[in-house]
Amino acid sequence: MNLRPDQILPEQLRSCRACPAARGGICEGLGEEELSELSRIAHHRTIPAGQIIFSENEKPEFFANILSGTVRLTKALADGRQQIVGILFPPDFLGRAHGATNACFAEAATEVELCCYPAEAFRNLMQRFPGLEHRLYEKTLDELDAARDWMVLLGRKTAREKVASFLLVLARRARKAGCAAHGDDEGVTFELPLRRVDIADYLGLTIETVSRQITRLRSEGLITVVGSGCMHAPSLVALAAAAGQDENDRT
Amino acid sequence: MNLRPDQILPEQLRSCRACPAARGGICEGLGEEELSELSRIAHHRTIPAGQIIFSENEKPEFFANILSGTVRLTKALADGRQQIVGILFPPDFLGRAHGATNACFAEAATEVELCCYPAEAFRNLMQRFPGLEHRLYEKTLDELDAARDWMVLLGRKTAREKVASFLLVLARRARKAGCAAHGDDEGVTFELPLRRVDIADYLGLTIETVSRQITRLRSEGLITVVGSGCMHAPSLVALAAAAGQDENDRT
DNA sequence: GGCCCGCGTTGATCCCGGTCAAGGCCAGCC
DNA sequence: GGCTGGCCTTGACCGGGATCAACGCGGGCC
Repeated sequence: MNLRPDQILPEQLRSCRACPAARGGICEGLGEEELSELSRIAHHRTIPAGQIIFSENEKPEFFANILSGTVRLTKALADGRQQIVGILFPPDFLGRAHGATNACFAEAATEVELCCYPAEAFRNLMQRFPGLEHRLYEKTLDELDAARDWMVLLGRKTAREKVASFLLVLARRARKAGCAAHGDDEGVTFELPLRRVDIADYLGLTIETVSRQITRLRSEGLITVVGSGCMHAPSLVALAAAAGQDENDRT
Repeated sequence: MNLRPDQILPEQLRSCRACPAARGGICEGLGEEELSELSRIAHHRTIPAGQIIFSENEKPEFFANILSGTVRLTKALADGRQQIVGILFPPDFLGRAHGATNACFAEAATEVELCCYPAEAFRNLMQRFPGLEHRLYEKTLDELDAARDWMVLLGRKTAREKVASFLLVLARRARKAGCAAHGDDEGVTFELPLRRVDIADYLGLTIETVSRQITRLRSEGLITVVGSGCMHAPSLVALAAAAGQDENDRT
């Protein structure tokens, strides 16, 4: 663990019902008893960008809901080659709720705010409350789907399709968060929470290729750069076409 | 569904305790009541090689334990490019236990024997028996780990490393099944349950490249071809080195 | 201001793996 | 036997993305 003591904040005060993780997170749909027991063992933590949250093959000390920020899950080969195997946003759950060790590294891609549960106590609660384990199971199935979609991207898509797919994921996320009507195909503005290195490690490319493909998509009018770390996609349909997706694919 | 009526066998007679899925499968560790309820809704099916077991975006009709044979899970892009996103062996569980639709295609890579549970009835049992859902959750976490390991392979490994990694997985499986002492690094003989096309789709390569790399590994003495669809690896350590794995990686 | 450093872009070149094509091997069938 | 079709292998060539290198830009720091 790489957390300094001053990053551990006192017991949270605001209600769990008002928490960002209550919509779509594991706390959603829990009863009063489950929720109060959970909140009793929870504490908040803020982790600066770039810091390791936990390491592979390490015994997990805690699990957490992500309240804000972006977490990258990575795996590495012996010689240093690296692959990002998952990106987590609020209200995703962080950690492997069963098993002796963590399966990968978790790093803060931006500054991250967590709602942490000590591992031991959390597992006890899971045993007592099947509803809690059920929620986690559902989230894990979604993660598995996402991982398998990404396998298609890594194994079969071209560099241009990979970059377009990645931007599309961010754009769709931003559109959903913006909760407008968006019946037709209007544009979306979204943040880039990852630097070029991370995008490359996520897509199985080099930073140079990522840069070139972004330039290319820009010259094709599929995206425009609004500012540092911010982009605009005029048409998600056009972007999806460039991403090589079949039409019913909501990745 | 592509199953002809004559493939549906009458209620199984042999005991669940003697079933191949009882070791490592979801039935392991269940109580008498759970097991008898499960067996009451179960029926066996045999599916010929090459046949589709279920399709993507389809409402699941049943879930199943794999009793024998090999199942491939695939996803495809609109233009026909294909990626195998998972390989299932006995005693793996087949199907997405929650959610409205299947996430990918499931096809019999060899002849496959299944122990099937009607979807509706199985979900009811899951709700009543948290222990059952717990087992499924653990298996899903393992699948997620495997998928993420494969993401590293697809995104960051060379063709030679990919093929060596694939053979290594098969060799380790065979060694574990052979349950010898295997303290040191003796050789392993194993079956190839997939044809070149499937291996290529699993590794994100073409059949030509797969063929060339197998020839290369053979000329390097890392494997020898025993017969049609059967190979021998004299040293798993050497094979693991060619696969580019770090030493504590048990993929 | 001047300097440095991290990050991103762009250009030139190389090479791994894809593509296209031919041929071998074997089982099944007439 | 001869033919066919599926599967695999091998060869020749090509191109997409990696590699190596230079440069631009902006922020932090003195």
